[in-house]
Amino acid sequence: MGETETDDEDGSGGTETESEDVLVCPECGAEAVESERGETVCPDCGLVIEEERVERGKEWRAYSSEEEEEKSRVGAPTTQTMHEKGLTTEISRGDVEKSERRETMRRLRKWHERARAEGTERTLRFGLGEIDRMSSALGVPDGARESAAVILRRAQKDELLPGRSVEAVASAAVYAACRQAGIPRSLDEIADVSRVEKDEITGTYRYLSRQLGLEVPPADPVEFVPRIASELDLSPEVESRAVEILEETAGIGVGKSPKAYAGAAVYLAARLLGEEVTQEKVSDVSDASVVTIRNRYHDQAEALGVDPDLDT
DNA sequence: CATTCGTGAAGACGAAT
DNA sequence: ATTCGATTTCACGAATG
Repeated sequence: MGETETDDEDGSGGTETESEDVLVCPECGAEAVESERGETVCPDCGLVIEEERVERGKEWRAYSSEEEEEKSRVGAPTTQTMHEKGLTTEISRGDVEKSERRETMRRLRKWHERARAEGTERTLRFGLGEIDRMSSALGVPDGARESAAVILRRAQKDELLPGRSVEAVASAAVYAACRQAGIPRSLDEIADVSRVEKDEITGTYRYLSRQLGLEVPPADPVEFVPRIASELDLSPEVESRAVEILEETAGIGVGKSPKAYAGAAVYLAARLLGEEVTQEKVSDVSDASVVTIRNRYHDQAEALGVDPDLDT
């Protein structure tokens, strides 16, 4: 509901109707110009007349039918993909009359603005652009893209950028966002579209994930089961049996490759239920080698106390 | 004959100094 | 930034059905 059209039309001593385009500075009367970022500033005194309008762009969409993972989904209400949400600092006019001082004043203001704009905003803008570019190249959904933008913003706010290339941070942010969203897009593909080496991305990613304390839960093997099972044309019984296996052997899976673990469970479940599937096919669809599938599947069989060859 | 199994060397990853 | 421990992967040959 709320059409937030609360216009500031309250003409306090308002002269007459002001045109949409031309605004005059209430202090010095000069006509204001528009800066690069869409603000309207007085060219003489540097007063910001109209700040950048707040755009609440895309709404924040609920992610998926996920469990109570909502707590890690802390997004900002306004879209984070845009730079400069409207918080600016400007040097206001003191009372200076002499044109000499005024000129110094202007220069100072310019320097200040430039320093701020170029120091942080420009890199941020560039990083956001990189995030967008890589995201579309990889087909990353919007939710994860926004998460990446949030991560980049936080990194910049915490002054984590100095000494590090923005591209690396942007790449790491995309990677982290993908992992948080449970998207299989992994390091190699990101390194492909990024301009930095994979080593730097991983290093930056580690650094970020520690400094920012961003939680990347180790992928739950159960997540992979439906995809694997359906891609192998296995029955739903196998699928649910695989999930059972994963739950019962939850202890020994830590530290191992989750995908391989899921694949092994599917394979074991299929074998227990008498459905024919080769290890190689399982390894194909679960992105794990045959031998790893084999190892995990043996682990699970042993942990369950069943012998791999007993058919029901 | 196909599938599965076991092993050792090589690379990759994460943690710690 | 490098070193270390664990894990995964690859490549081979053997065993099993």
